[in-house]
Amino acid sequence: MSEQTYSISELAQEFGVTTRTIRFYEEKGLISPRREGQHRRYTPADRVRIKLILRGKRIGMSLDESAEVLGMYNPADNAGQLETLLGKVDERRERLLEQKRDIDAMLAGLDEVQALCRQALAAEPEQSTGDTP
Amino acid sequence: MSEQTYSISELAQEFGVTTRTIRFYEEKGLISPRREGQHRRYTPADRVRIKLILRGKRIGMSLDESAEVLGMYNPADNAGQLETLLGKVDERRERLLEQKRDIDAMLAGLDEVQALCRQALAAEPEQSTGDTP
DNA sequence: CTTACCGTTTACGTTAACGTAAACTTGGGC
DNA sequence: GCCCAAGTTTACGTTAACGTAAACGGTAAG
Repeated sequence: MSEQTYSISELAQEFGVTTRTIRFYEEKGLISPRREGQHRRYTPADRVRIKLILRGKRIGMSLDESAEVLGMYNPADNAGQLETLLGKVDERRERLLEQKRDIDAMLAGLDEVQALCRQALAAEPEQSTGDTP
Repeated sequence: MSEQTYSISELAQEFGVTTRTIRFYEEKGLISPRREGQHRRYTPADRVRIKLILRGKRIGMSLDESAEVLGMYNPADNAGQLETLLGKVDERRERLLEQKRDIDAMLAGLDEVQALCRQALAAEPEQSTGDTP
């Protein structure tokens, strides 16, 4: 009984996207749900692929890039070229680590801003709330 | 003698973008170099802003978002609403942390792919390189 | 003076990632 | 039988972030 499936609107709701978005990903070849009559039916594996795509989006990946990452999980896609695949994995990892460094740099910047901000608030508590008559 | 400045093509080269890109950022109000005659001249501060914009790009920020972040560093922009600013800083920090979690999840996935990959390579060393005559 | 090069403005073109609208089908409820 | 909700296809529209091309200005070199 491992046959849990989802409708398009169920997944759309769960992930906070429109059905159009999900169909668009299919057009681009990122997912291939089976058809039950005319309707699409999504397996848990399809669901995971969507999750990965959206995760990619949040960190600025294009759909083409997400497609490449999805391909890494697909044994059929890379029959033979395991070396090539390992190379791609390493490249992607490098980019992800670079992004982490960028994020850390940004966070450090925000810390500074915050500190200056608090400092300013402490030095100038001149609210015009009429608290001191 | 703190008057180091840059031409547009110098910065373009340094950052690996086109001059068009830099002018575009100016159109959008993200930078405001002064003019020397008709030519643009960029201060170190301008340079930093560009650096921040490109850093934002690498982690998927839109130019509008980058503009907001740049605004956080600008004391003129937020005269008075320090509270509001602190709120924005917190929001942005949250998003950055979420992105870090996304990246870590992706990295974990890549680790798995890599492990399966090495495993497959070890189990099936059938290269047709004719190494074993 | 002409050529070369760097920079400028203006404007139209392009791509990705959907949004939006129209027209059609289908299974279930009353 | 009729209608509604959910789904489908097809197609045109939209926005962001530049690319690309044309036409022009200044100046340094030959």
